[in-house]
Amino acid sequence: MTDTTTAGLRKPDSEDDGMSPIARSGAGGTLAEAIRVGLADEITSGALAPGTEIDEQAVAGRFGASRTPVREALRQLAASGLVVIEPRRGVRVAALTANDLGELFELMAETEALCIRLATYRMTAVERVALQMLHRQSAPIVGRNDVDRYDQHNRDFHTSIYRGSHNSALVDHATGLRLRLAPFRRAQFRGEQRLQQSHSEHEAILSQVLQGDGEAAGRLMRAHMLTASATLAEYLVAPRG
Amino acid sequence: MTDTTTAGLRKPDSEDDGMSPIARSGAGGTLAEAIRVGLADEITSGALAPGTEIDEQAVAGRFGASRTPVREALRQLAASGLVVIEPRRGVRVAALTANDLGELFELMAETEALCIRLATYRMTAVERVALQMLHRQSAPIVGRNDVDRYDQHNRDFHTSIYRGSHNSALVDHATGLRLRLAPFRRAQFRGEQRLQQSHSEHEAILSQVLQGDGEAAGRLMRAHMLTASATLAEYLVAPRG
DNA sequence: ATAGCTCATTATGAATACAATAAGGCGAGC
DNA sequence: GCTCGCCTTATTGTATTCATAATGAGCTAT
Repeated sequence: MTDTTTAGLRKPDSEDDGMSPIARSGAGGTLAEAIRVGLADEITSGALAPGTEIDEQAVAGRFGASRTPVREALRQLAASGLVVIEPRRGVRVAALTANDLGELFELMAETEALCIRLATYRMTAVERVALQMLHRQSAPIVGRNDVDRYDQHNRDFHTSIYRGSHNSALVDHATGLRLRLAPFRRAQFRGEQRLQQSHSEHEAILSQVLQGDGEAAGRLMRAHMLTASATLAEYLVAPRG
Repeated sequence: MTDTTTAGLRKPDSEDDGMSPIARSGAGGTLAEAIRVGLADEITSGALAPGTEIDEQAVAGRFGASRTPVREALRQLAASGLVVIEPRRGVRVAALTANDLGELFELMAETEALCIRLATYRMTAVERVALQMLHRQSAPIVGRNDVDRYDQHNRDFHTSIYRGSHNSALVDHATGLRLRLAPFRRAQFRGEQRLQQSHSEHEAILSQVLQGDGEAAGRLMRAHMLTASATLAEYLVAPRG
């Protein structure tokens, strides 16, 4: 954590070397947006661990900007729940209690259940096929026990289901929840058989989707998410949870 | 809308007359927070109609503050969906399309269904009784056809159910959704028999809760919310929805 | 020696100043 | 007469400066 050069964007005191000043690469085009994305990455990736204090000036220096856009970025991150702001006391990466985590995982499970239920009834034929293919492509990943690749695949799978609900408000809600929980899912597939188990559960869910039973798919999805969270909880005993 | 003195806080160019400088009365204690609350009120109450452009400087003047806290407030409002920010183009009160509204109402309905389902299994005896009493107290309001009072009661009823889920993440989510939809619910109880119908639906939901059938309560709640949104939609034909 | 108070320091909250972009108007050319 | 382009202007984005509150250290008194 001492080496926080990870997201150095504009190097301070260096003339523009022709590279696009990140604002473009960031997102909409504003510095604040770019900083928000950068900080969110650092938090979700674990580079900034939960509970870490965030110094506005330090962040500003790191990103080669002033405090103003940094503050805006931090407020937005607070709104999404990734950081916590105590007025006049500073900002820190959200450190959730075990209870908070449980509540969030429950909401996540119910939300995903809702997504798959709606998706069962609303996905187009193309979407259905795409989801099947996505699932099939993960088989060799499971075989190789490639955790990183499977993690990426898992994200894609669930995201496809969000989209399948054909409700963008729901997609945003589910995506936001996933982002918020990201810092706490680092050990998600650590267990020996977790990849295999996750894959099987996906298969069962997919099966119900193809049979058109959204309720059953929802129940399976809820169980799938709660299983994952329970497995995860085993690795969260030590922290000040 | 020309008379926007509604939320005048610090009158500009008037020496502090001993009154607490609103920062205290606002919320946490910062000006930005107070402005956020003030603007949110104006938006949800309809004083600032959907689609209205918001000028940072004008808001700053109105609240007797500088642009800095106003910008922070606006960013937070954007995060909650009440306003939309187009970089370099300005801020305007969120103007949702009919499709957006439909998606939000669906999410709201499903969220409320989830709340009542969980609440059915988790409310304490005290909470159960309180909810019953709250419902009973609304009977005379319905009798008098007192729309404003019933609106307040309705909020309390639903909020109590959120809390009954005993999941604060879910409470926040549901509350946020309700806030976001508030600007579009102004004509909610305009129909002749709407109060009576709403009351009956509440009664049916409560009945299932007391019988311990969370699933049934959830189905009724979903229908209740969708009925309300459908009724509401009748009044949203004219606007640029 | 310890507890409480005061003062200095530092970081956040807010205001002001500066820069850059987008929009609108005016003029010129086709 | 219409359209395209430049220029002006106003508003947003960013930086800098100022104010204020919280924190910690050091001192004093009990």
